[in-house]
Amino acid sequence: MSRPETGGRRKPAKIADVARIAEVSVATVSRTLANPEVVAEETRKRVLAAVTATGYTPNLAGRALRARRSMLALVVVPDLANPFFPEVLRGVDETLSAAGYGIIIANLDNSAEKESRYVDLACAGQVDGVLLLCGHVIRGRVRDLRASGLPIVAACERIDGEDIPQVEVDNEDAAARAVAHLIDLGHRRIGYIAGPERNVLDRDRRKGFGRALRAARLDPRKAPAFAGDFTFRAGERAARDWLAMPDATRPSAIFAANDEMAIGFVKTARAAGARVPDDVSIVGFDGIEFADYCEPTLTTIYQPRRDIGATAAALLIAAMTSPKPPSPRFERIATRLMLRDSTAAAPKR
Amino acid sequence: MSRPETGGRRKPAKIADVARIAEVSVATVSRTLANPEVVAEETRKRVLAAVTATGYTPNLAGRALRARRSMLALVVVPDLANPFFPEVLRGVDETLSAAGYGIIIANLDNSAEKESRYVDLACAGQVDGVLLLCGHVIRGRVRDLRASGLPIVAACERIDGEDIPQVEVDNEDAAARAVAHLIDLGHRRIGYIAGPERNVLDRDRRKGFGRALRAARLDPRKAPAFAGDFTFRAGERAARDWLAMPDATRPSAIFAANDEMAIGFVKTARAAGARVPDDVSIVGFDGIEFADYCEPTLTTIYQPRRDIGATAAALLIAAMTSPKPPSPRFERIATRLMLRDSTAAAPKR
DNA sequence: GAGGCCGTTGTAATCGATTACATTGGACTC
DNA sequence: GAGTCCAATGTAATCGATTACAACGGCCTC
Repeated sequence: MSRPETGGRRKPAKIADVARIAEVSVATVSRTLANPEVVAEETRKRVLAAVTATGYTPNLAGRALRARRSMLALVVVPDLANPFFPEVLRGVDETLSAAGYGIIIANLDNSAEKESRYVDLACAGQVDGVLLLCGHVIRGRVRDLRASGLPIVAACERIDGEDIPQVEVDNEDAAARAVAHLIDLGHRRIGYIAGPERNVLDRDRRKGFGRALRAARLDPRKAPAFAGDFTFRAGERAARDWLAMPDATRPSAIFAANDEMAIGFVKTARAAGARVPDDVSIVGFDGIEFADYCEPTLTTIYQPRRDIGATAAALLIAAMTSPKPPSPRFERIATRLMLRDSTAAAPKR
Repeated sequence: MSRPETGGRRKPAKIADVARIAEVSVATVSRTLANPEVVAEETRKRVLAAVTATGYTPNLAGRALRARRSMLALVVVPDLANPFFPEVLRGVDETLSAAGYGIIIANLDNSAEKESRYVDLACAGQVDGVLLLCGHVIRGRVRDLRASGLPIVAACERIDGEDIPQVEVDNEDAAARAVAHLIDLGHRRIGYIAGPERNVLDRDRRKGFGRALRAARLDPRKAPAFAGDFTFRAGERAARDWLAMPDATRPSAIFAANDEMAIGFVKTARAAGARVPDDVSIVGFDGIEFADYCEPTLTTIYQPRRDIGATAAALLIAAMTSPKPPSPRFERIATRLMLRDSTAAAPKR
């Protein structure tokens, strides 16, 4: 083991260096690495020895330029700090990296400027495909991602009106099951803590909420809705509004469009003396890990986030690999209602 | 706006296309984009018009090859699903992307094979720098990251014996403050829930734990330690062990090496009838968001994770930008003890 | 022994951008 | 009017790999 010279950056060996040392042409070196079977045994040994001697690694920029593929995928996340995504990313990572792809993470953070930059990046041919977890096709100021012809797959948040492969759970149906559970427990006055306005997840879950109510001959229009945005804080605000309601109209059960809001609600409601689930039952959505560690543990719809990521990645690989048709294919992932301690029979009135 | 032809991938325009349309040479196009001031007003207008007309974006592989820099950084995370990291990544992302860098995320997930692949990726000149959040210099089977001469910065987990810039909090000191807080409350029998063995964070926090005990003339060797690994489950196991201890030796306070274990401990202890903080006080470490939403809210050491990420990214940018010296520079980020409801005066015996 | 085949290797074009150097032509100076 | 300078632009080398095509030589066959 020879120590690298100290100070200054060491120039990495290139294919020509290897070729010189092995006393062959660059073509032979390249072949030895890509198609070992076509070079003679003896030559192969010489080349491999030279490779180890020089510590040669093919320069990916050169390869990407020539081969017209970078083996990188762009994964667009609306907000990395949201505990929902890391587990999805894990599934994505597992699948993509098993297939030899690297991942560039695009964290939008609600910045149109970043969004535009990532569109440029994608259109610059630096990535072989784009995985959207953000509910819309990212838009650039000048460039258009769709027009680039890059393979695109969407997951987590459905994108309406685009014919791209998508992976999602049946949010409407899952929400309906959650609410039906509350109805089965005898609750008749059920409130909804909403996601951000115009968010597709909110729309679907709200629809499921309404559907379940109607199925029980309850009027969704009379059901109280609390504005929200998927954050703990929103749940806390909803709880304050809930506490301020007169007893006659205050819901005995709440369906929150995600777990964090449900947990925020519980915290503030309990702090004000309300008992959960005795005074109010609550169901969340997502099944984040913490939902099993809050007090009381949270009944929720579990989404297999890792599977979602893995499935989406598989679709993307298919799209990047197959030569032609990005035939839009939809994958549905099943959810599960996890019964825990935040729901109980409606109090007798 | 002309619609892209449907079906088949559209070939992106290249610099030669722009040059042809603008009736100039490729050099002029390149200059117009990189140094607009050196081309004549009139020419510049023609070129820019041609750029918009063709929707031209420079191919990054070509640029990276020629310019010998990819404007990408590799960020190595031990485990994306750990809620500690996303917020760090956010800080990293903000700073790096403001400087025009993209981020490739390397999620190690405890796989030596992945680790080796990422070393290869880095050594292949595909990235301009490496940010390690994983406590060790990643090792390849063949390639050596240190020998590549790439700028490297470490954060979150100190890496001993390597002269690279690092960003960290004073874990020992913070732990000592946490434990001193328990001692101030009158606790004399204090337990420690540990991190993974040989983990540098565990070592430092354990040292701080011992230091605070000794400062109060207590013997650290007599303090019960519970094995752990930073997960909820580990906290639950510790609680079961704690519950099984005889009253005479059972600690009245616990310092957990991170918040998740503290929360897991509380869950299981309470489920068995123990009251927190009346029967047992507990302090965590990290200050993850959940720590303020569990029951009771958790007293903990808050680490400004976003700052850590941003600072590390800034050091990396400095290293990638400056031509020569990767002079090892250490940055210390201050922590804060957040007093909440999981700690109270020791019960009278 | 000439021709053909095939396994092995080399030569050189190519991917798309950047940039050192060369060239052009107009303005200005003496 | 010749010479100088400079702004503007073009020509072509270059980054490092892949790969089509060509070349070479040995062996087999008829």
